[in-house]
Amino acid sequence: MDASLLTIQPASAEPIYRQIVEQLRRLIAGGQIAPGDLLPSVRDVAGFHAVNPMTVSRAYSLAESEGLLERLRGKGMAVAAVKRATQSQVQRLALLEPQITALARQARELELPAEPVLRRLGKLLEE
Amino acid sequence: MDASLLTIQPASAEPIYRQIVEQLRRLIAGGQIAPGDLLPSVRDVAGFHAVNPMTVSRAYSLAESEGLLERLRGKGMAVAAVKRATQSQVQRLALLEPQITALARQARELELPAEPVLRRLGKLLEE
Amino acid sequence: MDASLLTIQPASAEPIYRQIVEQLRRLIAGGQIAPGDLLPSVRDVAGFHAVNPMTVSRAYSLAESEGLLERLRGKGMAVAAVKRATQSQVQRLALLEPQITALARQARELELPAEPVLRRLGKLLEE
Amino acid sequence: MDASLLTIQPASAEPIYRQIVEQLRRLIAGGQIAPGDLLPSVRDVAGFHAVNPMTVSRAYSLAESEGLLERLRGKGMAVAAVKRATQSQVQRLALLEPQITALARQARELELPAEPVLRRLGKLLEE
DNA sequence: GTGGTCTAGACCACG
DNA sequence: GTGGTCTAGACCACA
Repeated sequence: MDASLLTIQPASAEPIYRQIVEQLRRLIAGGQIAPGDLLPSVRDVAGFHAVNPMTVSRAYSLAESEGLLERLRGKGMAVAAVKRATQSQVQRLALLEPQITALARQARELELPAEPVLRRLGKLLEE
Repeated sequence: MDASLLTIQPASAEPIYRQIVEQLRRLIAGGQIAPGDLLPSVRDVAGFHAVNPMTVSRAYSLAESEGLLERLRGKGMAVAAVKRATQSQVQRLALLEPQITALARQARELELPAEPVLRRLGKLLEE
Repeated sequence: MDASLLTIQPASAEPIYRQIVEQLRRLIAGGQIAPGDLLPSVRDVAGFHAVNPMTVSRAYSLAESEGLLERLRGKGMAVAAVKRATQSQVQRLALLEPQITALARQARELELPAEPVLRRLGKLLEE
Repeated sequence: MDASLLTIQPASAEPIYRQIVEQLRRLIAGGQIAPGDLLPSVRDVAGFHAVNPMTVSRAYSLAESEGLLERLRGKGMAVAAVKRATQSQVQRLALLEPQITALARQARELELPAEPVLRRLGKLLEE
């Protein structure tokens, strides 16, 4: 796996370390990185994205404590083998539930009909 | 207008005062509250949702400094009259663009096909 | 940059947090603090001027939302880089226009001739 | 004296009642309204400037408690006779001292030279 | 170390 | 009645 697989938006309100953890969670759930795959080193990620190494380290540690990653002494961090194989579609959809619910609520506050929202999202999903 | 129009989620990562501002922005853009409408008082909102009055006050002040609201001295806060009429559907959809984009990106990271995501969102939108 | 650059008058009718914001606006426009300069920390300013840290924090937040300052995560607040270079003399004079107009109106209400007012102001400006 | 002699800016940060009191102070000090002159009624001022009568009433009461005005039962408020004759130029200039000082400080924060500030003020004073 | 958020409560300003 | 300001202090998030 390569440092360029991660997307980091320093200007976002979401803290950087959480951007990393959440992306790892989804990349693993979606199977784009598989159990045993070695992650890029803290230094590589920090250098590539111009963020503080401590921030990356913190993200990795958090992911490790969640069981997403495991530390291979002397080699680095890898995707955890146990219990973290690709999940079913239903499970993966469930991970998006909070975001979908929030979007629906906001569309209602805007008095937007369903159709244009679905059309826009559909378009982005097909790219 | 009634304090129950606002929805507050104390457990959310988004700070309460910003939840309020963002909701106001959408309720105004969607036309659910119209220019001149008086908002519920700081104390009412704070009491109803069991948050500190200063938190609500902060949201109102911020919304005022953005031009969403205006202060009627001695009467309270009202939806600003200038240039804040209900917006077109296109404009309102644009306000959702960041959330839609984020959702699409996350679905892609989860390797989810478009169909189940759209179906789930469509279902919530029709409620 | 040092906490002593700011002047705070606790007895003034103008709220402290706004005194700070307005001073920052002028110090930036006048070039006394330049884009990228790190401001003194909230705690430093609060300690130095014996005000509550939240009051200073509020000023900084407001200045940030106006685009005067930007947050460097973990480092503090800095003068915003974008479009905030020192302004021309004409632009800076325009920032004083409301105060000058008010002074002229008050002098006229007092039926004061121009000369003594100008003399007094001139004297203070040359110190 | 006529209600139109007062200038009221509802949008200003300065509270309306104080705008009124301060103007009265200056109009009296400058001799534009003389001891014994009858002021317009609260209702007239409130109607003419579209402000709350209570606000005008409060301003009048405050001015009375300061000795600027006196209440003539059945006739209304009048400029107080005692000790409130037109003041000397030096005394009137002293009333402007705080505003002049503030203006000078702000010009310094803006790094403005004396000349353009004095020129602008002079121009407004001669109108 | 930095700033952010929230609370509880006091007191003021305004109408 | 309305909102505004400030304090004191707790706790969190981030780097």
